[in-house]
Amino acid sequence: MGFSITEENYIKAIFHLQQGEGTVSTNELAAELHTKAASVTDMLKKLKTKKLLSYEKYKGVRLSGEGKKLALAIVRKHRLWEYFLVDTLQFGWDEVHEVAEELEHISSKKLVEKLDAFLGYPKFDPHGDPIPDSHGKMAVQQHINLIDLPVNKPAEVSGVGSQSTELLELLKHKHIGIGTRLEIKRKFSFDNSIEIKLKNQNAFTISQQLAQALFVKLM
Amino acid sequence: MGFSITEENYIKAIFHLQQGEGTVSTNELAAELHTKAASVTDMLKKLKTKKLLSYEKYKGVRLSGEGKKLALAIVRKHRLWEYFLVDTLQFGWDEVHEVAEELEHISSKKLVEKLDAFLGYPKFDPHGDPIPDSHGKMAVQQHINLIDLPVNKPAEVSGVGSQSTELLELLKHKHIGIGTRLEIKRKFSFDNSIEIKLKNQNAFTISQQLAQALFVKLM
DNA sequence: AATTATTTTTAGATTTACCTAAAAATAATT
DNA sequence: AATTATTTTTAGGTAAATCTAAAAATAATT
Repeated sequence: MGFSITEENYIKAIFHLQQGEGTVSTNELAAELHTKAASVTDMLKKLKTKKLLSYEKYKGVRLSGEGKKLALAIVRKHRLWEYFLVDTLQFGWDEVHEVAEELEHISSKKLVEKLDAFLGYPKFDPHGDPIPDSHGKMAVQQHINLIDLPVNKPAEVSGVGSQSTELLELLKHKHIGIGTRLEIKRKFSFDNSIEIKLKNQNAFTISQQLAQALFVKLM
Repeated sequence: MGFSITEENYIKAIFHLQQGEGTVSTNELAAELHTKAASVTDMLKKLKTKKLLSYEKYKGVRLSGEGKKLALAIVRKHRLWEYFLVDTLQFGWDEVHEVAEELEHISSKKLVEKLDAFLGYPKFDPHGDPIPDSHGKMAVQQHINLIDLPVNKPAEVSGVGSQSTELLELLKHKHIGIGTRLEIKRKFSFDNSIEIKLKNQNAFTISQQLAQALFVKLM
C-alpha cells in the first residue's frame, strides 16, 4: 500500500524540480538526489508501473495526479514537522531541515492530522514556505525576491531560496533570519550587489547571489 | 556511523527477550521479529562484527555494553514518543504503539533531548513502562502482577504485559486502562480466574490469561 | 548534413535483508 | 548409549536500490 522512503524521495525531488509545470530530466534528478543517471532510469520505470508519473524514454518525467497528491502529502508533513520543531521544541529555524527529512516519512495519517491541529493549523513553515492543508491546497504568499525589492521600501524577510547549510551559515553570520526587517539603500549595477540596512543597524552590502536567495514581503 | 532500522529492531528484540540477563536463542528472535531462523543467523553474524553483541554458533546471543546502550536509546525514544502522542496529541493510550515503532528510529539526538525537556522529563510512558533517561537509567516501578495481588487490596492498573491489539481490544471492552482502580474479590483455583471489582462498578470475573497481562501498584 | 558532444538507457555487478532446502549440531527420548 | 526430534547453520537464490562501463538516442556544432 505504502511507498518506500526512496520512492518518496524521488517523488518529492520531481515535484520540486517540476515547479508548477514542465518536465524533469534524468540528469537533473540524479544531481538532486546525489545518485547516478542509471539509477534514476531504473527507478523511473518502477514508479511508472505504480502510476505515480508519466515517463517515456529520453523524454523526461512529470508527476501524475496520484504522484502530485503523494508529493503534497510529503511536503505537508515536512513543513508541519519543521513548524513543530521550531515552534514547540525551540529549535533554531536553520537547524530543522535534516530532522524534518526523516520525520516526513512517518506514515500515520492520524499523526499528521493531530499534529496539524495541535499546532493550530499553521499556513507557513519557519522558512516562509506554505504548508499544504489536508486536501493539498496551500496559501499563496506574495513573496518577492529581495533583488526585486524597490529602494527604501521597508520589508520583512519571509523565506529563503535554499536549505543549504552554506547559505544558512552566511545568514547566521549576517544576523539575517525569517522576520528580519530591512530595506534596500542602494543597488550597484557593476556586480548587482545591493546595500541593505537592517532595522536599527548600519548598512552593509550583500552579493547578488545572496540577495537572490532571500525572499521578502512588503510591509 | 548509525545503524539501519532493521539492525535497530534486532537489537531492541534481543534486549526485550533478554530481560535482565540470560541468553536469547535464534528461534525466539525469529518468532519475535516474524522472520526465519536463517535470516536471524545472518544478521547475528553481522551485528557481531559491529560489536553490538556476543554470539557463538549454537550458543545464542547476548548484547554487549554497546548493544545495551543502543537498545536503551531506542527504548527511550519509543517511550518518549508514546508519551508525546498521548499527552500532547491526545491519542488513546492503546493506539500509539505502531506509530512509536516508526518514530523510535528517527536519529537526531538533539530532537530526543528537546522532546524530553518539552514533556517535562516523564519517568513512565502511557503503558506504565519506565522511560530511560539520557544516560540509560530508568526508575523502578513496583509493578506487581494482578494475579499476585491479595484479595481485597485496593490497587491501580499501572501497566500491561503486551502491546497486542487483541489485548488492548479486550481491555477497552472491559473498560480497564492505565489508572483504573480495582480490587480482587475472589480467586477461583479451578481455572485460576479471578473476580475483580472496578471502583464504583459491579464485580465480574476475568481469565487467568488476562490477569497475567495486567500489572498494578498497591495504593 | 555530418560530426562531435551530451544525455539517457541497457547490461551486468554489488549490497542488504530476506527466503527455502539441505546439512550439521544440540537436545530429548527411548 | 543410540536413536529420534529439534534447533541452528550453511548454501544458494531473490528483490530493492545502487553502481560502472558500454551502447543507443538526442542535442549541439562545425
